[in-house]
Amino acid sequence: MYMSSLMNTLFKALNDPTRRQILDLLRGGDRNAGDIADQFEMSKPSISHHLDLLRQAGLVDSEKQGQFVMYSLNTTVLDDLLAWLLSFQQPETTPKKETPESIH
Amino acid sequence: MYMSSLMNTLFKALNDPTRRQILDLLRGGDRNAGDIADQFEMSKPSISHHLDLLRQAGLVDSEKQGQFVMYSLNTTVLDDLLAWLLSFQQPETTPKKETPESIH
DNA sequence: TCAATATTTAGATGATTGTCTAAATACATA
DNA sequence: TATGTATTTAGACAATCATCTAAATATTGA
Repeated sequence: MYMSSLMNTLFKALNDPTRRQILDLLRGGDRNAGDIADQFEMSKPSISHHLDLLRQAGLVDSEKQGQFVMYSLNTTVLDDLLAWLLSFQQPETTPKKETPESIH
Repeated sequence: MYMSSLMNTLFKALNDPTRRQILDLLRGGDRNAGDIADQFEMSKPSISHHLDLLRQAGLVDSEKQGQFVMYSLNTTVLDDLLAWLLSFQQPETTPKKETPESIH
């Protein structure tokens, strides 16, 4: 059984400290690309690339405002990751659900 | 500001469909390395490498039982990921999210 | 001790990734 | 239109990654 392509893209996007820092930064409010890049000791094209990957994963939205591009956090896709994660918190040792008889 | 090394290792370990499938497989119960490898169309050394990365991330425990090595799921490290994830559900800029106490 | 089995380690290879500089594109305004 | 600013695209490069085969290590049982 395959994992969904969404989870692949999502984990890929999250598997980078700079990209996770960008997400953390955007929690404080929307920012344009230049402002985001200024927070990192990294070239603007590199940050632009990271923003593109985050956008592809659906973790951020981008909207052109004049000559600026505004980026905003979109946490809806994280719900899938959250659901996947929560399913591990209640481990099932058998592939079938617990029946009243199996609980002692 | 650095992201924790734990999160780095954790996201790295989860950023592979085979490794996530191994975790899903182990939810059904402990399995030795050979049994795990048999579930994939991939060489045993490759699976062994994946298991090593999962173990380094703390996502699985391994115990030698005779000539076999038994692997088991360890979801405690996922708590950190869960906390990180949940913090996005309640944006920190607006602490006005409803709490159980605030609902009347 | 010898042979079979289970697993890991070593080393190689092709693919992917993160980063850079230079160039291109888009927009605002004088 | 011309110039400056904001952002992305293109192309290159080194590092990392996933995978493989072959060899090494460890254990069991005859």
